[in-house]
Amino acid sequence: MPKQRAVPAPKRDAVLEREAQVAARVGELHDVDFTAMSAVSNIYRVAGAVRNHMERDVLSPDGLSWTGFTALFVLWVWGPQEARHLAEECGVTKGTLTGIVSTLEGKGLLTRSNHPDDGRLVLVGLTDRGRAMIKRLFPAFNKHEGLVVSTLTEKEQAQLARLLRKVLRNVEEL
Amino acid sequence: MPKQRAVPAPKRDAVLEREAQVAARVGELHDVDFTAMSAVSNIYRVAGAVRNHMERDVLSPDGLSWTGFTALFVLWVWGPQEARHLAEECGVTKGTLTGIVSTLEGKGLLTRSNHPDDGRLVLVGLTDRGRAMIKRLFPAFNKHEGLVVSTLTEKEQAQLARLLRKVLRNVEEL
DNA sequence: AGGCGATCGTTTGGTCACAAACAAAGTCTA
DNA sequence: TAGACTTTGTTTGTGACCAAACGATCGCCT
Repeated sequence: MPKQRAVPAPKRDAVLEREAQVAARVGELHDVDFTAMSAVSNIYRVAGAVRNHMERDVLSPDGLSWTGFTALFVLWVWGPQEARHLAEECGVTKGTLTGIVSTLEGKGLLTRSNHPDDGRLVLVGLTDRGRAMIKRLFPAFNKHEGLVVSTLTEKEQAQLARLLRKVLRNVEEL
Repeated sequence: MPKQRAVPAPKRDAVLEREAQVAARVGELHDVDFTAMSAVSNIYRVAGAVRNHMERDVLSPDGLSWTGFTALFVLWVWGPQEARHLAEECGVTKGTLTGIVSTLEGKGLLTRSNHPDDGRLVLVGLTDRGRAMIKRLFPAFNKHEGLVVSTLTEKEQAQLARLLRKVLRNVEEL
C-alpha cells in the first residue's frame, strides 16, 4: 500500500502551501468554507499586487495614481460627464471623487464646469493635456495588463473574466 | 436571411455590456488586449466591492477595518510574531503596519513587546480581548465569503482560486 | 407662489496606504 | 575595537477612501 498523502497538493508552491497551513490551523472550527476563503483572499491579494505594480512601473513616472488613471480613462472613453456618473464608474464615493478631480484639475488634466440647466451638477471633462496623457499611457498600461495574466492561456483569461463578472454581479446587489 | 447580430452577447447583462461598449470606443487603437483588460479590471472591481461589503456588513459593528481584521486573523492563526513578518503577511508596508498596530493596540486587541535578543525587533501578539473578537468574527466573515461566491458552483470557485493563484505568483515576482 | 423632500457636490474627521527619510540596534570587516 | 554597512520600526508628507453632515439647487404638490 503506497504512502498516502494527507494533502493532495504537490507542495513546491508558496501560495498554495500557505493556504494549506492556514486551513490546518483554522481546522479546529467546524463548517469553514475553505474554497470561498481561498477565492476571496486571492482576489484581494491579486488586486493589491496588480495595483502596486501598475502604479510603480507605469503610472508613477507621470505622477498618476490608479484611480487618477481610471478617471482619465473613463472620461476618454465616455466623454465629458456629470461627477456622480464618473464616481460610480470609478467605483468610489462622490466625496472621494471630489478629491480626485481636484488633484487632476491641479495638474491641468481635466476641468470642472457647471451644467447649463441644473445648478447642482458639475460636468467633468478632459483637457487637451489630459487627453494626450491618457492616449499615451493607455497602451503601456494595457501591455502590462497582458503581462499580469500572461501565465494564463487565452482561454483561462477569458474564463477568469467570466467568473469574476459573475461574482461582481452578485456582490453589487447584495 | 435572418437579421444578424453584430455582437454575439445576448445583452441583458450590465457588466458585460459596459465592457463591450468600452471595447467599441477604444477600438480606434490597434493591438488592444481586451481579454487581459477585462480580467484585470474585473479583479479590481470585485476586490473593492467585496472589501466594502465586508467592512459594511461584518466588520464595522466592531469598528474594524479590512486590514485590521486581516492582522488579527494572521496573529490568531500564526501566533505572536515580529512586525516585519506580520506586515508581509498582511500585504502592507512596514510603515503602514505601524499605524495599523497602533490603532488596534489602542482598542486593546493586541500588544507590542520587545524582542529579548534583538532590540530592533517588535513582537506583536493578541490580547485575550483580541483573541475573543477574531474567534467570534471569523465565522461570520467566512459565511459572507461564501455568500460572495455563492453564484459560482463549487468547481468554479476552486477554479477561480486556482487561476488567481497563478496570476498572483506571476505578479509578485514581476 | 411657497414649502417639502430629494438630489448633487463639497466639507469634515478619521483610517488606510505608500515612499522616503530617520534613529536605534545589530553585523561585518579591517 | 572602531568604522561602515545592514536591518528594523517609526516618523513625515501626500494622496486615497469612506461615512456622515452640510449647503445649494431642483421638482413636485397643494
